[in-house]
Amino acid sequence: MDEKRIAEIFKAFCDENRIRIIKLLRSGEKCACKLLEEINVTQPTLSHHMKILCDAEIVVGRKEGKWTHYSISEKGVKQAKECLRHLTTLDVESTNESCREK
Amino acid sequence: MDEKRIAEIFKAFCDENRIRIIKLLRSGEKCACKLLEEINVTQPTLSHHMKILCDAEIVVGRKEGKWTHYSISEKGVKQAKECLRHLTTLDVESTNESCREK
DNA sequence: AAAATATATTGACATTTTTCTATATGTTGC
DNA sequence: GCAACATATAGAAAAATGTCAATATATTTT
Repeated sequence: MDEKRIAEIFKAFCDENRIRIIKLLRSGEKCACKLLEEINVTQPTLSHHMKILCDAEIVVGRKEGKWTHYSISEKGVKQAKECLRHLTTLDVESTNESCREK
Repeated sequence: MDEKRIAEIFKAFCDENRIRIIKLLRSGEKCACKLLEEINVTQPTLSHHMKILCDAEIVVGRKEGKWTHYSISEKGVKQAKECLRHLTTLDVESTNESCREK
C-alpha cells in the first residue's frame, strides 16, 4: 500500500475529537445527532470529522431517512491492523547497511 | 489512555515521510545519516520527524559516539497495536442509545 | 407546499504541522 | 585545540488541518 493511503488511514486516530468519536462508537452504531450531543464541536465540524473517519474506512455511515448512522467498520479496522502489523514487522529478507560509516 | 496520548502515538503513521522512514527501519537499525540518504528531506527535517517517531515511542534512538542509530521499538509497537485493538473493539458491556429519535 | 429537522458544503480564520536556512552542540581525529 | 562530521535546535515561511457561521440539500411532518 502506498504511503499516502497509509497516512490517510491513520489520520483517523490522530485527532483528539476523532478518538472521542471512535470511543463513542465502541458501544455500537450511533447517529450523527447523538454523537453531536456528546462531543463539544459544532455540527459542521462533526460532519468534517465523520468524513475523515469514513475516508479512512475506519467508520461507515448508513443512511436512513434524514439520519445517518455511523459505526465502526470491521473491514476497515482489519485493514488498519494489518497495515500496522506489516509496517512494524522486521523484514528479515532484506539486507541491511545500518550506517554509512564502519 | 487519554485522547491526547493516543493521537500522539498515531501521529507517527500519518505523514508520508514518516511512513517511508518506518518502512526503511523494517530492515533493521539504521543511523540518521543513512536514513537521510534515502529520503528526500533536509537533515533538520529528518531530525524533526525522528523526534515525532521517538515521542510516539514507535522508534527508539541509540546514541553511539556522533551517530544516532534508530530502530523500531517492539515495546512501543506493542502498545500501539493494543491501543488500536482497544479503540476498535466493540464494548458489549455498554448500553447503547443509537439515536435521539425512535 | 411549507415548516421543521438532520446532515453536508462553503468560505473564512486560527492553529498546527511540515519544511527550509542558519546556527548550535557534541564527537572524532589530527 | 582545531577542523571535520553528525545531529539537534531556533526561527521563519508555506502548507495542511480544525474550527466556526452561514448556507445548501435532503427528508419528514404538518
